[in-house]
Amino acid sequence: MSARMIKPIQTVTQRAPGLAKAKAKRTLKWQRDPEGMRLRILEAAKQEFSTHGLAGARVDRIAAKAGANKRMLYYHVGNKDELYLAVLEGAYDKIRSEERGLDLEHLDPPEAIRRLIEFTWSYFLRNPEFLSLLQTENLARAKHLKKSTKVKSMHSPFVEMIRTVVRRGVESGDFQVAVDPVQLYISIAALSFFYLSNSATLSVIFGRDLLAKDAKDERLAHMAGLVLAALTGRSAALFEIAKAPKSRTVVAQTV
Amino acid sequence: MSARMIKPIQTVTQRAPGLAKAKAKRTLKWQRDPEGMRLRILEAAKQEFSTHGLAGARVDRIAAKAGANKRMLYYHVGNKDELYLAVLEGAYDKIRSEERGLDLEHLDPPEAIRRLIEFTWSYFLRNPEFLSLLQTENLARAKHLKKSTKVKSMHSPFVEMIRTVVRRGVESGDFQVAVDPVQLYISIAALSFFYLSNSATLSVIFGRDLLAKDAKDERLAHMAGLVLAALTGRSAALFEIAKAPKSRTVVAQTV
DNA sequence: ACAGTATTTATCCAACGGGTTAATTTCTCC
DNA sequence: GGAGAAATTAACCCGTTGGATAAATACTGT
Repeated sequence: MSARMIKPIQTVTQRAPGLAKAKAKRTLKWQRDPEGMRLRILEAAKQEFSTHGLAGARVDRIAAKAGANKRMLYYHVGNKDELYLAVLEGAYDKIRSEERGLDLEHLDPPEAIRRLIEFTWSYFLRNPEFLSLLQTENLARAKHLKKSTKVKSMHSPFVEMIRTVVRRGVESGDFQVAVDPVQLYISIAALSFFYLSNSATLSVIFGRDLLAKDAKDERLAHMAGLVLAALTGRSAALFEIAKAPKSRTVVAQTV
Repeated sequence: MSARMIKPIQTVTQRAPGLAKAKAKRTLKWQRDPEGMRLRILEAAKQEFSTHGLAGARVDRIAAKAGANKRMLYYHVGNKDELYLAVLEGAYDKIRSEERGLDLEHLDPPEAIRRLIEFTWSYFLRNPEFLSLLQTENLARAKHLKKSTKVKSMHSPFVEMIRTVVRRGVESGDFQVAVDPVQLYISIAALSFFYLSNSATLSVIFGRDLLAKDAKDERLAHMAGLVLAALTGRSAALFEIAKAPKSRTVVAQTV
């Protein structure tokens, strides 16, 4: 998808009808494209791993989906586990990089938190494979992630970002408590993550489609209300907004 | 474990040394025990599925762990998927049954909510396989659960229980908002579930052991503070309680 | 234009894994 | 005490699967 499909020179069989096998010689059977190949493999692997889990993923299927020969996976990335780790690292890289662009520093603390919640929610919605990959990795007790050197480093800046927001909120009087940024982030992620990653079973259990448009809007409002109410101490006002039926537009409103 | 191990009459080879194969005839090779067998199979399957996921689980391993012949799984329960569903149903049955004993009706609304939070947290801590099973089922988009007739029914009473608590809380003035019970329950479950089910990756990422005793205490305090603060609107006071843990750096601090 | 290397394809295979078939053993009831 | 049913064991089947080996083809620099 991202990598332009160079290889498929399906024209191999496209031997002009009539001339038996004369000198149609200069029809390439395939083209080289290492980078593109690698990207296609990783993309295919991401899909496969996220839809089937680690053990359920099939190497052959990944190859097929990538339009590659199975051997290519081992040539360009490594065996199944290494492939999985590569995919996982890519996934973390992507979300953290987007988060970096949030620019929470320049926002009013409550607005910053709200923005973080909305971003997290929408990111998870837009990238369901990310959720699956994490679930799978946790099922494996993070055995792959532990081997990764890259991933460990890229999180402290993010935590500091949140810590600053909380500190500012407390100083300005917007927030009533100096909550631990890690706890706060985990909670924010949890509210979205669990709802989405477990939507299948929850929908069955509670007998309502949690992924319906209205349900999703409702959920976002609920989460924002919950967290902001806790931080600011103004439950009523904040939850009120959640109740607003259609006018989804109103996101925040100072009392 | 639960089923008394009847079968292992390993004495089969215990033929008294000396008498070739005379009439040591009356040494049983095995004993019948259908119910026990079934229980052992389900218990073994629960462990296997929760530690390896659906695709990663090995039927032979389950049989071995249950001290049974592989054939027994098919005889007493069914194929791999049916086995998985049986395990899942048992898991749901167990937690909902414990929840029924919570007796939230007779508690002060805030206390009831706190109790629900504490129960959920401790149940997840005590039954980590439950988390894995749910994760696995969600990875499979609840395809097994959808076939289950039993499970669907046993959840409405629980929702009603929460609904009542919320209503009482609003009427008494303890709670400032009449939050949707399903949303509330999902949030409460989410805060514990995500933290625990993703503790492996989160621990790596944030560089702290989230399962250490102190970390767990801190988490429980944080969750209770968050939810109750949001409902009652008294952030400061509630988060205060979180401060209790002696050593740990001050988690919450009134301004 | 060609030699050397990088990239890709074509096959193969041994172990595995879910499920089955058929024989054995235990138990129950008459 | 034995016949028929229930429970259990033993052995096998066969498609799948991760990975490997070897040959072919495309490029690159000289």
